[in-house]
Amino acid sequence: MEHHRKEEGNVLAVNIKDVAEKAGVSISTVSRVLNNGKYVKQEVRLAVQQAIKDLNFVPNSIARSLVRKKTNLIGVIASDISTSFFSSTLSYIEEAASQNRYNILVGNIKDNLDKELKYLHVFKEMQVDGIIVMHEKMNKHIERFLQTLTTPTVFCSAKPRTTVDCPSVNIDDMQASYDTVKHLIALGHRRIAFIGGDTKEISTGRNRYDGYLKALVESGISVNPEWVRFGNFKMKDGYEIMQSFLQGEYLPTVVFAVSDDMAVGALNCIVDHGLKVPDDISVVGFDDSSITETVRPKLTSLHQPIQQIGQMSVDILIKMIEGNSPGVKEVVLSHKLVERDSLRSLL
Amino acid sequence: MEHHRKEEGNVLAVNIKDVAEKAGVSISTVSRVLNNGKYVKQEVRLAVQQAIKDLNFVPNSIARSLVRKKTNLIGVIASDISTSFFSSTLSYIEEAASQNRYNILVGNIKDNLDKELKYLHVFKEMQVDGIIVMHEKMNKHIERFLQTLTTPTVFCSAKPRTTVDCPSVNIDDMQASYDTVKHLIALGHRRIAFIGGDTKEISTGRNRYDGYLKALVESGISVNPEWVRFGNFKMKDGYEIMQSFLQGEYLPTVVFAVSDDMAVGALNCIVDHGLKVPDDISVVGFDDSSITETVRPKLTSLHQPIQQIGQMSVDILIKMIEGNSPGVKEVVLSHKLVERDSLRSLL
DNA sequence: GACGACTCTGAAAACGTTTTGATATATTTT
DNA sequence: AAAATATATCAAAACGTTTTCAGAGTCGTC
Repeated sequence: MEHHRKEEGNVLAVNIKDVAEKAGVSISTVSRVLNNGKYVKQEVRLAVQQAIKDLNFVPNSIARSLVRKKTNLIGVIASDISTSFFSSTLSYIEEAASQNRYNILVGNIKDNLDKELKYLHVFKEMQVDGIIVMHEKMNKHIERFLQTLTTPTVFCSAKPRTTVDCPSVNIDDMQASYDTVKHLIALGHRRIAFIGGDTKEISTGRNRYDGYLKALVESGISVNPEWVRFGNFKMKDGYEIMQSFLQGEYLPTVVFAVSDDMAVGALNCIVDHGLKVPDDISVVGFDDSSITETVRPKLTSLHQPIQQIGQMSVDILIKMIEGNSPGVKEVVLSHKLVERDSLRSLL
Repeated sequence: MEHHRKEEGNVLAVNIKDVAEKAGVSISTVSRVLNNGKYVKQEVRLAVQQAIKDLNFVPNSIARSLVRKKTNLIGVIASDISTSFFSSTLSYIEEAASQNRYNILVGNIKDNLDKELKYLHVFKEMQVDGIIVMHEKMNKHIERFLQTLTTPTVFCSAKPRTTVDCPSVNIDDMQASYDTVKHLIALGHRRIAFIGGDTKEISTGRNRYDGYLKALVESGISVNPEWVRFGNFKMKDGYEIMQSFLQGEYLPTVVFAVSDDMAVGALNCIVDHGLKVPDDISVVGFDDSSITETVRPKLTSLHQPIQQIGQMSVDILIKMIEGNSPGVKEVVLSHKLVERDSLRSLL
């Protein structure tokens, strides 16, 4: 009855002390070989490595984090990871993080601000080294939280309120929207319907709408309020809004939606009503996500460089974490229109 | 020059000791109010809570995890989260976990076994309370790792090798495949092409293929090897395989693909070649993921209850973690065919 | 053969919690 | 009013690492 080793349940955890004993050295020495430190005799190093192998020892990174004050964890707030845009972005974020030996904690908030706040709290308690926010809506609580938070935070494909001081990675949404509408006009379109996003709480929604307005006004085309509706970036929204357009007195010649999902909703709605895309009505989307190629006709869409956006967000965040550098305030990446089959020229 | 508080960089971390001092009590007492323990005078409790608020104190869950030996972390291995099936499943897993106060660490391995092994190691080092694996390919290393791992693990929409003893949550893939092919036969189809998945390393691929074979054999239909191809569950695979079918001497009347993505690839290929679905060729998918509704004609597909699968995986895992119960070995959920517009009857 | 400069090692102090005794006071039961 | 119990508190140990410090050995140089 000698051995009362620390076994809890069935799990007998082997720790650095066990390795030290087995190898006949102190735990400091084991720690040194674990971290590839200098000043360990080759012979001793080998012995320790053997002991580690024999005992199947895996260091406890919780303990390590505690003393090092570094968890190598990045918390990510996403609005809805089941969506193609966010799941792609998330996958690029994960890739970049993993290459830098960081791991990812996901908070999928489904537009629920309470859940967002809850996750921000959890991230803080878990001592994550950094946070990436892919969501823009905010309330007082979240704003205050972010203001007092010292954990490095970057906004990815979203912009913080001016009262919150975090770098962000984006495209120039207003310019992108402006450019595509200008292009539509250049193709001879005048009846240009717009399916936007939330303009009050989401800068992305606001800016894309502004770009649309600016392009029309600049070209002397009057804005028909019947042809402007706002949804929540989902396919269903696009479908329903398109339905209302189809019931109007005049039909637009093209519909510009500020997300691919909404554009596809609109496209399907048109097709389901027996009309042809792009012969009867053209459709243009935004994001250039993978859905553009799964639909027929393939969707013309404004390309966001989401791989770059994801990777850049991580790079900046890590620089803030490791470099203590003030870093950039704002990164604006370039966009372009990718032409496929859902847009035709009227000329 | 009195105050040499522990500030590192700019961050001055406030800990339980600071709260204790401010409230004029010991840290044990603070800990008790933190955990809602008994034996704290109401008056003291309020004072402590006030101190917590004043100092904006957030407990360090790393330290807590260390002593409690509980991280409330679940590690998830996913093959590819940018895919609609996995991103949906992941989102249901996240939801269930979050409701039970667990947080999720994602490892997106993109079919890279080295990355999978790396993540399994990381999960172990991070002392996650449990692991969910949504991937089936394995090599010796992973197999050995899982065999010696004491962390509760469940396979979600995947089955472990018999040499690895973990519960799994699935549908009956063979029966599901059998049922749908039988249904096709009942609709008068005889020329039934099959786009399968990996049959050697993936039980899901094997079983769905077996179901196809069994249904044909049982109905006295001979298997035409020209009409059987295997892909990797991606849209592109479905497209390319369909292309080879279209170049054959005879055309099948229906194509059954074992993932929605491959089915959509096939469907698009058919449409791109100027044929009509389902008039010329019918298409049936597998998973009933959201893509079934984004495509025209809408895709008929074998429904997997992925919400249930995700939730059940988490439930079982948590039961293993908290209950120490042996728990179930295997959960088989029910499937059904969801009829949409891509399949027609020949009768 | 003394001095410094490396190399190697281990004891002990941290990191921020929870938990376990121990002790003291209040309340109830006998 | 003594005994038993319940309430309230704190000091100290524990969790598994890294890191600091001090000491011991080895080497080359003057």
